[in-house]
Amino acid sequence: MARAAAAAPTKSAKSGDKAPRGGRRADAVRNRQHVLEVAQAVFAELGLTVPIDEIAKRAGVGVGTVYRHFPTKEALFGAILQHHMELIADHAEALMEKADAGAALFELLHTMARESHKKKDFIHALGGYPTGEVKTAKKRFVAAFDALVKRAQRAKELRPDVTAEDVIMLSKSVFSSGEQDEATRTRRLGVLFDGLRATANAVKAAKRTHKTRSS
Amino acid sequence: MARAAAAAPTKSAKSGDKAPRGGRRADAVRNRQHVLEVAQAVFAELGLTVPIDEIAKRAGVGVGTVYRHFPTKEALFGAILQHHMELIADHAEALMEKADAGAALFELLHTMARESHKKKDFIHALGGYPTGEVKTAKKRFVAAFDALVKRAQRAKELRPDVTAEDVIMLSKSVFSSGEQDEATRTRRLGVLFDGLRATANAVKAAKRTHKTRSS
DNA sequence: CCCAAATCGGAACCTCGACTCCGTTTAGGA
DNA sequence: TCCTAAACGGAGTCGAGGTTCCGATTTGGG
Repeated sequence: MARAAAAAPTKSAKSGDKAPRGGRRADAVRNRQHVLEVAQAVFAELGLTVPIDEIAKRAGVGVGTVYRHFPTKEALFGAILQHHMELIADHAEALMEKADAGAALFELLHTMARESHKKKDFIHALGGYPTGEVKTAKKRFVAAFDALVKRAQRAKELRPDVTAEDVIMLSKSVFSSGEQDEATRTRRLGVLFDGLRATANAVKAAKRTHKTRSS
Repeated sequence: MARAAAAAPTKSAKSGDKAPRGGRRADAVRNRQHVLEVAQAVFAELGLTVPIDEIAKRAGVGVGTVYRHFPTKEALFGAILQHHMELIADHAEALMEKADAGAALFELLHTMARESHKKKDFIHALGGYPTGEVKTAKKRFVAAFDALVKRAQRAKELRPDVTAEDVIMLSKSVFSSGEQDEATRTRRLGVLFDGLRATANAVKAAKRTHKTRSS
């Protein structure tokens, strides 16, 4: 059977609320959601090599159920990825409102570092993953991120010679690096940010090129 | 599957006619070396998920041969890793001779970035891999690297608040990041180096004694 | 040239994990 | 309450890849 029916007022809402429910049975919807949540946690904890059986067991359902909701393991992982991707994309877009261009970009990176610390799948999402659904979400994120980067450069808060991809790639190291405490993460991001800021170095780098003929 | 004879437990020179000569036959030695080289190339090209069969095929030998020389796939990979580890360790140790402490460290990182660009197993070696043989080599490298870092900090060429591990972790992003052209790699390392230099806050200013006068 | 030990080759074996199939259970409308 | 389609569980299928086994082949000393 489906998971415990946790006293949900299913009945009351039976009338006119069939919004996006293509005739799905209530418990099926609930199960799908639950599997998704458990899978996210499990993937984050053991990496995406965990057997589907493990996820099914932890979710308290049979493998068959998992597969009915998600055709393949990759589809399951993709669904999670997509969700995360959308969250950051939202965040990134929201940050375009923020006045301080530099702070906006760095805040986003900080958040991503903190998040991915627990959800290592973020990394995969950033790396290649052109799979349908995810692709769209990723594209949205990339566009937003790119805008943040360009804006920060325009505001002279970020080196003019780096690309959005450079920023992401360089940050990845801080995102991944196993488990690290807040302090370590902050310290590393600090190093990175200093390198990325136009203030301290890019300008000087330019000057340096002047007074010292390129080796 | 009843065996007839043959299964005689290694009688180690039962007939005192065989002179003790390391025991290895010339062709066996040749094969081992060849497998090692091919394996290195294949791992670098396809990653360590390639089937042993593929390596055997490309080396022109049977899987049995591969397994006689290397008990497990991991052992094979480990042998390669160990070799690489030793090479960088050598390089790192040699760089302690170099006068400019900062340049020495950055040169090592540059080399590593260039190398790992083609040999993605480097990354694995840097990440956890406490497997016997490799462990020793890794330890040697870490010690040498650590010395370089400390020396650079003493010379005020590197931020005093970063650890050797920070440096390695941060560099990893440049090491991995798929295939990238020389320019991209250099650009990213540049950002990183600027962040790593003591500069950023204030301690810096005009302390830069140019290096890069090699050869 | 001869022979036994050392090697070799690669089919067979085994484990593991993704995915399928189908009998059983449950939701929920009449 | 009753009935049927929807959903479920989980044993079973299938393929992939690591490792083993053993007859065939080679090497190298006598």
